[in-house]
Amino acid sequence: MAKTVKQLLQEYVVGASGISTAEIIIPPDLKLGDYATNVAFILAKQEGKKPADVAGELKEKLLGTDLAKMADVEVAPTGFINFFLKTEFLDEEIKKDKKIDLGQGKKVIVEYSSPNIAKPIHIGHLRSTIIGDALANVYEKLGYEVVRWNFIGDWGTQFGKLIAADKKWHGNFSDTLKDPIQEMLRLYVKFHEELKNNPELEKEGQKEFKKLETGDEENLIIWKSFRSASLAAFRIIFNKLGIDSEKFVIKGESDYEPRLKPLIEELKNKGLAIESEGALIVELENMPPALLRKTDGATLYMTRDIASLEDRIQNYNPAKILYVVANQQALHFEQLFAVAKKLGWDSTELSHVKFGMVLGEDGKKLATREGKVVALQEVIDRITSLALETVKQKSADLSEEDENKIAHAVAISALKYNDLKQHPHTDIQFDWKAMLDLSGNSGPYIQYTYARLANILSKAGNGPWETSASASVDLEGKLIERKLVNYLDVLIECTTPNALNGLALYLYDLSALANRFYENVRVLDEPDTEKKNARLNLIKVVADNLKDGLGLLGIQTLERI
RNA sequence: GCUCUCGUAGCUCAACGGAUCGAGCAGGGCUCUUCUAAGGCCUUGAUGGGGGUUCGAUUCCCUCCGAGAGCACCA
Repeated sequence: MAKTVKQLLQEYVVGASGISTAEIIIPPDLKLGDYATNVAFILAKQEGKKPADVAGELKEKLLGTDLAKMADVEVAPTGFINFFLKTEFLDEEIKKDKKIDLGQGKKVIVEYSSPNIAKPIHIGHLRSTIIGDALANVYEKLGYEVVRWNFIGDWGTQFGKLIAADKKWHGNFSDTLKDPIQEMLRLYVKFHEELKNNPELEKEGQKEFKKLETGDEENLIIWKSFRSASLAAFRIIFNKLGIDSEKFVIKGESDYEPRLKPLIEELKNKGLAIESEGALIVELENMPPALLRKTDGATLYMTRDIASLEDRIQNYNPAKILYVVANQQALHFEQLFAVAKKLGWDSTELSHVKFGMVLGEDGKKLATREGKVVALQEVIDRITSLALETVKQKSADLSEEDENKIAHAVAISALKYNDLKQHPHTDIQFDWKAMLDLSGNSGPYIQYTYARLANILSKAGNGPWETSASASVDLEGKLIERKLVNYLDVLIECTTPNALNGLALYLYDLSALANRFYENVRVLDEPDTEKKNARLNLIKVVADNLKDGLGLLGIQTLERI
């Protein structure tokens, strides 16, 4: 495989400096160069000289190599050595197929979304779904074989509560099935309200779950109906979010029920599981123990997650498993990973991709407001109708069908980008006004840029357009070229902290450059065919790049907006 | 009380230990006979306090102040 510019530069710098840890970095300002190295600082320290002097000597050495063919080298007074890639080299680099094989077909399981049937699906699941899906896309792009794992919470005491509530207040579970998500939500809320006055309800819930666990026929039927109705409802939501639910490997916690007893036996035999205060636990260093079985004999989420991990490792043998789950569960995963280590399951790298809560405009938790839960469906509907108003206002001459199509794409784009542009580990403020502000650093801004570029391209007949090798683009174009070269690095960097804000920012920067480009440089009216074609080709690359990047974030591009 | 995540502009967010701490929104001022003004240009404005390590600290270490999350029978 062809080496990237960065890798080549690194080899030259390592060769000239003798420092194997030499790094190539991207300067903060394009004016400083396309790439830079700070290796002079390391050398200066070793030799007791000034960084700028060492950098000067290093530059001479570097110019004695083939590096001079691909870049101009300059030393900054600060001691950085900057590389300005030559235009033809930039051209070559941006035309390279960006699909690289970093993953080499290694398997990665990305667990995300993971709604819970017995608990309301709320806005927190949205973050997991958006982040997880985009992360899975990026890994796939980088050559990994990705398994999209949706671990449905369909078992546990919560379900007993739901059944108890249904029996108590609906009497006939088919009422619930008419609008499963809404009705289950209502039951959940009502159950917890009533619980305050009537603590006996807790026991009823436990009793119903126990019955379910031991195979009570009535409860089993209710459970099965709720489960399949919920899954169908989830599919509709995924569809609205532009997520292909066919790609999911859907597993429920219930699937592991038969596996729990033998697993517990195994843990006991290995001396890992011990009795404590009537419960069965695994003791861990520097953290509270992991609970496998309650005093009443029922298993827990931890037990089922261990069983699921065993399944994933045995049947998929993945190089990595990413759990895209909220911050609140950090301890759970630390415990899970510690248990896995004790079991000797160390062939797979486990990581918890944490994300913060969704807060309301007041900076307070949005998930529950006055005991009521913000349903995901409502969020999607509200943002779509707000987007429709904007579309009608901004683009008057559209058919109703196009208006709806664009409004939907813009709404989902605003929603997803608003989340992904931010580093996942912090809480996210859910500000309707800011999200629907379609200007500035937003998904719709990037979609707008794409649509403008696509419009120019379609008027020019969609190319390709012939240019000679000497045809150079303008200064504005040069800035864009330098940006484009970084795409691959940006994608790779998304996988080290498992965060996508770098990609989002890249797409925004590229869009801003593109907007300035067609603001300052006319394309279609350019009389010089050479120049015109060079500009068209550049625009084509940018448009393709935006489409590709937005696609990874799960955002649709539109030819007209 | 212990553990974890944080504290950057009026607000929401960026910044592998690197260059003059970047954006968007809000505020002020320009810009549509010209490929979509959901655009472009100019402008005001910030690292919670105190130590330390380093050639260099928003980033690493210590401490104080402040916010959030978690801490065995929920998931």
